[in-house]
Amino acid sequence: MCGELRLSADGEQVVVMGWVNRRRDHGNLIFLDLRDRAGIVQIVLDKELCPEAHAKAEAVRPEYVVAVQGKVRRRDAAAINPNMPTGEIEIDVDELRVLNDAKTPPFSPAEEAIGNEELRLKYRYVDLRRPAMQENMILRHKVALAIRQYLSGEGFLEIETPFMTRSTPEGARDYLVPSRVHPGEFYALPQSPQMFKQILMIGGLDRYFQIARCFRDEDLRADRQPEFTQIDLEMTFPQQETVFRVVEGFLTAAFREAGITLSTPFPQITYDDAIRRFGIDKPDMRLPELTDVRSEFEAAELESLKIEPGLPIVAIAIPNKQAMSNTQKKAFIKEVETGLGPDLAYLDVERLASSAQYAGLSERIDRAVAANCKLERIEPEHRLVVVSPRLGANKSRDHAWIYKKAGQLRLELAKRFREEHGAFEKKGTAEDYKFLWVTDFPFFEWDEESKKWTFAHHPFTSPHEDDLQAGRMESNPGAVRALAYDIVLNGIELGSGSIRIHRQEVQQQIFHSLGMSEAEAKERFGFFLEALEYGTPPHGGIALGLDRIVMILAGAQSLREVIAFPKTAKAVDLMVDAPSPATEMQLKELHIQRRRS
RNA sequence: GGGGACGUAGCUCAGUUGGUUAGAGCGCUGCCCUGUCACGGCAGAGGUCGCGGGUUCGAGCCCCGUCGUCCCCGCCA
Repeated sequence: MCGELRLSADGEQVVVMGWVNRRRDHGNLIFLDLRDRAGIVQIVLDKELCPEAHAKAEAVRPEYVVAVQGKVRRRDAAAINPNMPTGEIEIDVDELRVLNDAKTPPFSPAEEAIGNEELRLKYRYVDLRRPAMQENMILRHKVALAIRQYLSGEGFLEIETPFMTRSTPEGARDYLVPSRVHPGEFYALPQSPQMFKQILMIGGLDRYFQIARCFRDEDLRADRQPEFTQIDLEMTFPQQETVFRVVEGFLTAAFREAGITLSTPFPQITYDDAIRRFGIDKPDMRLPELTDVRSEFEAAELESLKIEPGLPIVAIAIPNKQAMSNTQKKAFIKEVETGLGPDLAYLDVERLASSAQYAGLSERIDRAVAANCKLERIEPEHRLVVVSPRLGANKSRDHAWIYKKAGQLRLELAKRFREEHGAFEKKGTAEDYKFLWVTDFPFFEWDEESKKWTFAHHPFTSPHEDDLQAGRMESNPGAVRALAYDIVLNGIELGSGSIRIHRQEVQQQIFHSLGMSEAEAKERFGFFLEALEYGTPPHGGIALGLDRIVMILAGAQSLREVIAFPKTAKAVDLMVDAPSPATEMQLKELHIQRRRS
């Protein structure tokens, strides 16, 4: 390969093939940079030494595909290019063959900075020639391979599950596939292989995994594509910790491929603690946590500062944040308060510190935050944002609400002051990757729209045995914890899993407590409830987003950088121009009539 | 479904208060050049200012609509 040649090949006769990256024409001497997946090598065409090849090279343009026969030669000391891996050698050409010419591409793969993503997606084959894209594809391959090898080594079997399956009403919107044979009926593409992998456990296949494509017809984001790839796995007889060790194992193997040595086990936090300490269920551990400084306030201080005494007062530390001018600060406070809404206020610690009345309070706040966030030095007068509930705030505002608001603000501030706090800067070590297990998610979620309790995870997740025993399903659904867990990396949810329900009567009870009748449950999940009756082992598993893992490892800002053929924010493939209308013929066969709209 | 940013040469972008012939860099084409590696020099071609409508004596610029790309909220069990 072009990019692999080194000084060790000096004197060897070689044939290399690739794309012309750049051409430098000096008249009687032409240099071609030849590019393939492995890199770039310089070809020399001297009119005196090889007039035929030189003549052909005069017509060669960037992105032509050429084959070159010649001799690898050590460059003169003055001609060595230290910026290239192949910079110590070049190839003296005996014969040059143009295998194919090329139109001038809309953008050059040789350029580092490429702006227009629309063009990149339309001409993806040109974009994929760029070394940056090729590195991402290679990284993705290595990561997937390492995970396969690890899981296989741990006794997991890779088993495929159907793409054409049954629609279930819960969860994300399904992509539907019309059936020709059954008029008016549809398959659905899987949102995940959830029920199939559980059936595999019931089928005695012990340990299953799959690098599985999943489909969700929901609106896109930078980290969400309508089709994406999950590392899906399930095992029998697991504790939560068993699943954690497997995931930590394959992630360690995957990160090793990117030159990162992770240390395991990853830290754990319960959902409740995550909300209290970070105001979010997927905390970014690169940033300091929230500090409830309510206990530092005396009653008189609360009163004179017009603070609601029954609620938390939350301080957000921003290390290394620089002081702002008065004008800047004024605008800043106004902006923050607008975001906080009418029930919360910005408490200016800097002002408190400069008044005799509150100097003591501000010192106590500083100390509390420094201790809580384990910050060595804190000069908090201009480095803290404190959110306090206004006296007479809406009665429905609870602790969790304030933590969540503060959590949002914590992330906004982190983005805004990213240069100053430096927590997002990559060092190229394991320090850049802060993994976290979040456990004990609530089992139910209150749905404001339908005024009903609904699944927080999915309906096959097992509740905590204690909560079941205590009868909380009926008495206090909001307090029931699930044996569900998420794995979080740098504030991004990488994956989610649970220990499943394996007893039919528990499954029935769950459906019942969700207000689902027996008939309804049977209609929706009948085959699955039946399977549970035929000797179901305890089982559990997890699924992780492969695209997201590779995105983070590649340092990319969007999944599109690590997917060969991604879709736009409107779910369009610009290269093949999909989706596209079906012909009348196709529709007729599928028993579909277009609605006039 | 909602909010925001962007759309001018093949590409990246500039274009003042609405004013006469819309510019730059890169790329492209031709010529010159034997040590370049983002080669260099000279010359040249290249525009439905996303699209439609409106205001105006006059619109790249103002207004309305629309399409596309990106980001965010909703949504994503």
